[in-house]
Amino acid sequence: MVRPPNRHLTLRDVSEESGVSEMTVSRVLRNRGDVSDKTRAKVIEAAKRLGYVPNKIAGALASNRVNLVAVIVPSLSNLVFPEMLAGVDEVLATTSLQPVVGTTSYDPAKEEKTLFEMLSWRPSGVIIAGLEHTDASRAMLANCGVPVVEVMDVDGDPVDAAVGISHWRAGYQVGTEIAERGYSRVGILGTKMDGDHRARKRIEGLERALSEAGIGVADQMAYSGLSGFAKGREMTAAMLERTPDLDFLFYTNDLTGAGGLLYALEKGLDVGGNLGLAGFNAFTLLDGLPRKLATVDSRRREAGQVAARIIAGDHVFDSDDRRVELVPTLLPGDTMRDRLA
Amino acid sequence: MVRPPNRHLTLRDVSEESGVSEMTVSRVLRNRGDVSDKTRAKVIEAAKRLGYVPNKIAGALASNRVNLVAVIVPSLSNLVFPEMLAGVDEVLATTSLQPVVGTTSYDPAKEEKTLFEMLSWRPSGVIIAGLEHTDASRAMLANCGVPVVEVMDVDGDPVDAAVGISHWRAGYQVGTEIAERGYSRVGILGTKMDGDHRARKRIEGLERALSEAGIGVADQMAYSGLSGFAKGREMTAAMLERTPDLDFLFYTNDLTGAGGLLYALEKGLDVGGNLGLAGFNAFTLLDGLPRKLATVDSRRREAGQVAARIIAGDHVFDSDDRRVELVPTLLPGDTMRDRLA
DNA sequence: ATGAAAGCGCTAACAA
DNA sequence: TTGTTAGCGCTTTCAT
Repeated sequence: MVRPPNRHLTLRDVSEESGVSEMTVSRVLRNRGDVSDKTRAKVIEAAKRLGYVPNKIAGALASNRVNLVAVIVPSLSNLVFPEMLAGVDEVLATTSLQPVVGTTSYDPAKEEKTLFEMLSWRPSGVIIAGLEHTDASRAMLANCGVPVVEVMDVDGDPVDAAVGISHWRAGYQVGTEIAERGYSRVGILGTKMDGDHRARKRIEGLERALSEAGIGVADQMAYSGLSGFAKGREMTAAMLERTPDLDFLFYTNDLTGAGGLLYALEKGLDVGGNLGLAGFNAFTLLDGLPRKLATVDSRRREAGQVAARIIAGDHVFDSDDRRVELVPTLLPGDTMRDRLA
Repeated sequence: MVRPPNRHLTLRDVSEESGVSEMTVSRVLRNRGDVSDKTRAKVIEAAKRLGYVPNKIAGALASNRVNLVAVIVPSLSNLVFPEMLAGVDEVLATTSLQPVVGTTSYDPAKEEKTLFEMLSWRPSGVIIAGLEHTDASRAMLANCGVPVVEVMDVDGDPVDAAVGISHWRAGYQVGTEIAERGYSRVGILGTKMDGDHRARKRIEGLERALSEAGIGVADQMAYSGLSGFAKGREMTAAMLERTPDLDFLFYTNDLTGAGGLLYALEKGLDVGGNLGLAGFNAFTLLDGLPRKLATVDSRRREAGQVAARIIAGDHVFDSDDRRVELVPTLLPGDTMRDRLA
C-alpha cells in the first residue's frame, strides 16, 4: 500500500480498497440509508484495515450540520465551572452532540474573541456562563441562529434562554438568615474580580436583606488572586483586626470561608456561637472540615444539565420567558447559631 | 436587506455589500497579501455592518489548515487537569492555535471514542494525558500525522513525545525520604481507580524505595469516588483502627491527605513527630491548613506549557528520545519528622 | 440497493 | 493590487 506519508485517508481510499462507491461507503460509515449486509461488511472491513478517520470538516461543510456545542466559561480553575460542565457532559453524552469548551479568564474582551472563534465553527448551540457580555457578544449570540443558553445566573435579561440560581436572591436569603439568627455586625469577604458578577450579586442581595433588617454591613474586604485557604485566613485576620466586634463573616466563596473557619477555630473564637461564618457554593470536597461551614448550594451541575437539555431540544419551558430559575439550598452547617425563638 | 432568517452570512454577502471580490474580502479578513487601505476599509466596514462571522469549516477544508489542538484529559473535576490546561492555554495564547478539550472519565474506551471524534476534526496537534491507551488509540495517535504529546507522565513509551514527571520516581523519592526520617510502619491510602496509572506508579515507586530500605508496606487501602476531605478522614480512621501501629500515612492525593491531617490533629496524634503524613500534588488551594502537609509538586502546569510548545513547534529536544522529564519537588511541609542525624 | 453529479464556503494558484 | 478558476472531502439529490 503505497501512499504519501501524512496524507489523510479519504472516502475515496476506502472506496477503492473495498470496491464500493464513495457514496455507499459514506452511507455505511454514517449508518444511513439501505445498504446490503454484504456491502456493509466489505466497507467496514476496509475502513478498519486502512485506519480511516472521517473528515468532519468536509462532512460538516457538505451537510451543514455540526455536532458541537460551544461551552464558554470564565475559568476551569474554579471548580464551579468543571462541575457545571460535568452536568452538560452527562446530558450531551446521551445525544450525538459534543461539548467544546472555551475559557475567558473573566475578561469580556477575551470572551468576545473566544465566542467569535467558536461561532466560526458553526456549533449547534452555545452555553455561556453569565448574563453580562459586551454588546458585540450579545449581538453575535442573538444572530448566531442556534439556541443559546446563559447559565449559572438568572438575574438579568437573557439573549435567548437562561438557567441557574438567582445569586441576588441567594445572597438575600443568607442575609435574612443571618439577621434571624441574631447577628448584627456583618463583614463581607470577597475576591476582587470585576468580571465576577455572580459574587457581586450575592453581596448585593445580602446587603439588601441586612438593610431591611436594620443592619448595615460593618466591614467589607476584597483580595485578588486565586481563592484558597490561605487567602481566607489572611483576610479574616486582617478584617478582625480592623473591625474586632464583627459577629458574622460572609465569604463569597467556600474556599476562603474554609480558610477563615480554620483560622477562627485556631484562635479559639466562638465559631457557630457568637461568631457566625458562611461561605458559598457547597463544594463537597470540603466535607470533612472540623466544622461544617454554612454555605449555599448553587446548583451548578443541574444548571449544566438543563442547559444541555435545552440545546438538545429536549426541554419544555413552563412559561414563555425561557428562564429556568433553580432554587439554591441554604445549608446552615454548624457555623451559625440557632435561630432566635 | 432581505435575507432568509437563520442563513449564515458568507464571503459573498460581504463581497456584494462592499463591492469587492470574494477573494479580496478573504484576503482582508485574514490579513493576507497586499490590499489597499481603501479596499481594506470598505471590506472591514461591510463585514462589521453585516455581522459576518467567517466559516472556519469551509476555510479549513479549503486550506487544509486547522488551528485547533486536541487536549484529552480524564476529568476536569480533579484540579490537576485544569491546572495542566492552564499551562497549555497560556502558551497557545501566544500562537494562533486554540485548545479544544475532551474528557474520558478515566475510561480507555471513552478515550478512544473521544480521540476518534477529535481527530476527525483534523487538529494540528494532540495533547493527551498519560501513556496508557488502547491499541486502537495508539494506532490513531501514531498515524494522525500531527505532533502528539503525552503529558503528566514519562514512565513508558510515548507514541511521539512525552512531558511530565516520573510518578514512579516521585513515589520512590517519597519512600526514600520516609525511610530516612526513621519511619517504618507505612500505610498507603489511594483511590480505587483502574484508570489512574499515575497514582499506581507512585505507589509502586514508594513500595520499591521502602523495600530497598528493608521496610514493607504495613497496610493499604483504596476507596472509590471523588477525593475530598471526608474520604481522607474515613480512610484514615479505618486504617488506624485496623493497623494502629502505623507511623506514616501516604495519600496518593492532597485532598484525602488533608482530610487525614485534620482527623489526626483532632485525635491529638503526634503529626509530624511519631506520625508522618504525606499527600501528593501540592495544591496551592490547600496552603493554609493547620499544618503544611508534606507533598510533591507534580509540575503539571509546566507539563502543559512544554507540551504546548512542542505542538507549536517551538521546543528543541535535548536528545532524540522526545521525552521531557520534569523533576518533581518534594515539599516536606511540617508533617514529617526531621531526618535522622 | 447503489451510483453519478453538483455543490457546501472557502482558499491556493495563477492570471491580469 | 485585484480578480478568476479550480477544488478541498464530503453529503444531498436524483437517477438507475
